Amino acid sequence: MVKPDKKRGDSPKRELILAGALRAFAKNGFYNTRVSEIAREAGVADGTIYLYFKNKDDLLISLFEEQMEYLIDRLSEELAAVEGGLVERLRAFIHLHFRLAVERPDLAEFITVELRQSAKFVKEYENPKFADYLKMLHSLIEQGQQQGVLRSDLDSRLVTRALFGALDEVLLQLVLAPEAPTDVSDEASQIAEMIVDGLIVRPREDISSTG
Amino acid sequence: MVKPDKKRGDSPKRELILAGALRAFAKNGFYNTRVSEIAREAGVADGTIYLYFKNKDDLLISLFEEQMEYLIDRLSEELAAVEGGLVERLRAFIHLHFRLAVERPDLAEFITVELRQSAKFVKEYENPKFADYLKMLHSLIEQGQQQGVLRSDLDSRLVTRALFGALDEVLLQLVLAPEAPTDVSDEASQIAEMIVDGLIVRPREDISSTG
DNA sequence: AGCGGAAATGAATTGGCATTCAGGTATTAA
DNA sequence: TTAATACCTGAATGCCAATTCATTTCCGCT
Repeated sequence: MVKPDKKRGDSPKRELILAGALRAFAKNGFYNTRVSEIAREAGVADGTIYLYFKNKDDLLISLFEEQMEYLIDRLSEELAAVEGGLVERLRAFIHLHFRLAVERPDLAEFITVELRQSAKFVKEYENPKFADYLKMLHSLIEQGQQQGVLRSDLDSRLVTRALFGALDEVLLQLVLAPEAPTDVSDEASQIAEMIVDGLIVRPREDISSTG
Repeated sequence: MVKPDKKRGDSPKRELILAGALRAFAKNGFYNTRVSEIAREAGVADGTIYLYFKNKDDLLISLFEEQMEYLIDRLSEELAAVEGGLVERLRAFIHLHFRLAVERPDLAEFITVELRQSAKFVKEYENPKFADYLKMLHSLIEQGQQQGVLRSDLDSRLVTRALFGALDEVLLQLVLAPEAPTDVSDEASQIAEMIVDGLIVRPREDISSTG
């Protein structure tokens, strides 16, 4: 019999717990979620959680890593399929980022909210998966600069951070305001426009490459 | 004798407590700060805090509002002194935003970190002061569009959010990474460049207004 | 149908921490 | 000097969950 390694691998119970935690954390955030609430969501007993995770923190970190990994995989997969130059790939990245909010609202909510919360306090834990995510974006920018299609006079790390911040803040709004039935794809296009071409009105209309 | 209204006004003790809370929250965040730790920072007894604030939540909210108010005042004051068109004012806003990180690191840390934490969970409380802050930025964008110096084909609210997100994320980095002795003014200039002119390299060199 | 080990349970334990309050201390008025 | 008032104190209280663990259930095997 193949016993799925209780700690690392994917036993069905473990997955249930992670799924329950995702829902609970998305709804109320880490600090306002009771372990017993996660247990309820997952359909297991409180004690069961401690068979799979060291404690509540460990559960948060495991969940975060698992979800970031999923995200990174999705993103690099879809990005690999994009035809066109670096600017096109950058646009695609932005669109993919927002598509997430539509496809998996829980995940989007968990990531935007929890990343903010833990930004500082789980800082001992280096958050390598999030770093990987940023690296993807950073390498797009850097390649664009090397190929001469993106300006090289701006620091690529700074640009990466700023861009990530812009995407994340807009995503947060999407996620927290279920009221307005926004056209997500349109919003993504606008953000891409803004980032690529800037806000200023140019005097002559010889602006290149707008799509 | 003028007795300073214990609850609303500014008694010296109240100010001590707020200052202590600012330091404590900046260092460890709301959920990881003990009321007794705030009392220690402020040099008062635990119980004293409850003479001035209803509870820990109330303290957080009061502090947040007071600090946002300070920020808004500073910002609109300095912005009023800026000569030049809307683009210049937008640049100035960005520079002011970052100057904060240098002048009052505690405040910057508190705001970036706490705004994120409370993004969702203090949502019952509508956070009017933060809304005011966004309105300042929004009105800059809108005016620029009306005057025809900023593109009108992008939604001004979306642009505002994205811009705020970019600024905030970069500020967070400044605040959380005291290691690198970054030239803050230079970073501000670069972000302004990016936002105003965009990332793309233009074929002809007839790019206008770069400050 | 019964044994053994693994997995799961959830009530009981425990510790941490916000809040309270009975008793101080400073301040002013007479 | 005393009394009244306003302020402050910090140990004691009580609550609220995270975590534990004695017990039960499950399951594959013989």
